[in-house]
Amino acid sequence: LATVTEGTVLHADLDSFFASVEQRDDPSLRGRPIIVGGGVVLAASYEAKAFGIHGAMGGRQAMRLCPRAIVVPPRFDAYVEASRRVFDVFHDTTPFVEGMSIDEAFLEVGGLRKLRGEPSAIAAALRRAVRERVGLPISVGVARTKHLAKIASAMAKPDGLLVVPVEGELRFLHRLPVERIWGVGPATAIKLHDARIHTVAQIAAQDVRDLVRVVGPAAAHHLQALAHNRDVRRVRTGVSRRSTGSQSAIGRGHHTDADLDRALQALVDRVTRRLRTGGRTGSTVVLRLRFGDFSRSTSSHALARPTANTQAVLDTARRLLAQRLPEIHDRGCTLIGVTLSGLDDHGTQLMLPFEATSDGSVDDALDAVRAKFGSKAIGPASLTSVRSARSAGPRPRRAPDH
DNA sequence: TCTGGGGTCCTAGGACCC
DNA sequence: TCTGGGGTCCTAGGACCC
Repeated sequence: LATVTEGTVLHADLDSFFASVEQRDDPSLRGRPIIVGGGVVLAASYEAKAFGIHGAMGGRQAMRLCPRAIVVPPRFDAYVEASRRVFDVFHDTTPFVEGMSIDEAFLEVGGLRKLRGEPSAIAAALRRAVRERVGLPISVGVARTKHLAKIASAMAKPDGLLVVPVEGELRFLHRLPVERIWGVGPATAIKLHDARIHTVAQIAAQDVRDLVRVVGPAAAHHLQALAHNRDVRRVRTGVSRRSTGSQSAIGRGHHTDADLDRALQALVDRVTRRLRTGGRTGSTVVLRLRFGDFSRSTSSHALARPTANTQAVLDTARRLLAQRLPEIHDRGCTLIGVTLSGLDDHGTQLMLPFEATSDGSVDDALDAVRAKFGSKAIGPASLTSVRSARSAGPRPRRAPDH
């Protein structure tokens, strides 16, 4: 029996994704410092990063650091298309792919040894395939846990591969500064530093009660588990979204009530359209505001019933906005956003049949679902919930519409 | 040219229920 | 009538991630 020295979790992360797509599509940009974005840096090429430029930095500051940087407006359609092709490569590698964002995913490759070799070999092949088929550099971390794989891919950048061998995990982990931990951002790092905690080893050595006083109970237990290399999170497929929203910056000038209402309408329209496309509904409307001093605030209202209906969401969003109007005019609002949370993913199952047979029986409705999705689309549990939803209270409305 | 747009999870108080 | 414990939902805010 061979000794297992490699974990089976891959974390694959495209390098400077937006900037790499631009350099791929325009050879004159290759080898040069480029910034994708404008007012704010969405992505910087490695040549630009060498000057200290990074994502989310203000455009003005970036140009001070590197006056000869080339600014490229973003082309989101190209990034979505490139991402789709990269995820095709992921899915050709293993069925167990958990997408984390447009440019990043975890892949579970355990059980593929006989078929495709050791995880490190699979990772190397994956990097070659992304380069050959999509033309983009991607870094991959290989480890036994998600946390270590995530850290490894970050340390492998740019365009690299890093394997954390199973027998070297603690040696690798304990040397790292606390900032490397997935979930430690600026605020937590400051709290830890104030408590004279700088390395992962120091978190591991800390009495958990002391750590609770520094960062709070949930973060303390989470950080200490990770510092002791306990990470039971598995690669999961088919995780559904819990909220969906849209926002837009509206500039610093004066905004009339009519301006604000137009912006609100556009946001609600975009969000509810996305919900309907996904066959989902939301149960809470959240209004987001940002003010001139960059402070943020939200107000929310739980709806009587989940919906994806534009008018229902707009009515609620308007009421929330009306309550904030004085503050908006006093403080100067620079961003407005609408989010639907409490997303319900039985939406498709429950609502399609009611649309199909709005006056029919429950059994007619179930037959309509089975005809569309196959005989196993509705099992005994959902049958019960459909029946009780139908018998209790007012009849559910038609499928969400405009 | 001050600072985009899309998400996740946790905390905490109050209302309400058993 | 008083007291206690346990739970969920709603709302607002904060931290973090890409």
